[in-house]
Amino acid sequence: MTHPLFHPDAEEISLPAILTALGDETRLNIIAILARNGERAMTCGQFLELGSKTALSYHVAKLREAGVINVRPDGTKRLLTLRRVDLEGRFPGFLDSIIASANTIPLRENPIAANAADPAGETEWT
Amino acid sequence: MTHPLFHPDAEEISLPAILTALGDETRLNIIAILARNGERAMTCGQFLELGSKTALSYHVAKLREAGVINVRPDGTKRLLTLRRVDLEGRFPGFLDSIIASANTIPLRENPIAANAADPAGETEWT
DNA sequence: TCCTTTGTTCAATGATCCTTGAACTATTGA
DNA sequence: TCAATAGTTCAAGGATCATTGAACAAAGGA
Repeated sequence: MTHPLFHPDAEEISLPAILTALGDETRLNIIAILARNGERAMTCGQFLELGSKTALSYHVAKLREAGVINVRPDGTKRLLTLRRVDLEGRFPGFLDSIIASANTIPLRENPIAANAADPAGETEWT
Repeated sequence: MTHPLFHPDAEEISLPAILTALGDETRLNIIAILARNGERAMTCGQFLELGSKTALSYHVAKLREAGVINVRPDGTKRLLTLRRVDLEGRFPGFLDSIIASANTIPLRENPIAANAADPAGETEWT
């Protein structure tokens, strides 16, 4: 690995950058689903209903570079997690209000939300 | 007046639209200053340090169309106010978290913030 | 080793964004 | 009526954005 994936330091996360990153339906769906999934990491492949492989790669990079998510290589996969602590420290209450609001989006605009909710947390992702 | 200024109904305000509207330094400054100004309305002209007349007109329209601010004609002026109640009803906690965070932006990125703060509320706007 | 899985990179395309200056409208006050 | 004030509209420009398909790379399993 010549260079690890870039992540801004917590104190460098900028509000306009975060707002821009989240001002897109696909990316908003990604973080809403990540949030519903609790602390469990998810892979890019679990979001394929939201777009093509290439498009997801693009949007995930946007979220990562803005400081919204952390991306950690794991074999051929990438494990995505929300940067909850960093975001709460920098912009208190912001992420929670976004997530609460995003969860009110109708399911037909949010196709895999039902799967992501998965209260038992025992879904076998393929 | 052939058509009054368009404002989305409160229940039509969309989260991605708001996030996109606020994902711009100029527009974020506008709402931060509006917020610091309390309930008092402000005119476009009071934001001229943030950009040209044309640019301000553009950004104010974006904020209005997204449902972030209300714009009311008053003579040759436009009176701008935050749609606090509508936003709080639709996305609880969101606006407050944005405003609190935006107020931490250094003043050199936020040139007229010192004026807008104006605790006595007695500034003579020219 | 070969194949599969998972995701990235690249170039191309069309769409949208932000800024600018010039011209314009509408309202107010002298 | 005339001029000043406040803001809008328009067309043009360059910049950035989101999507696509093809090619690529890296890791793991058979």
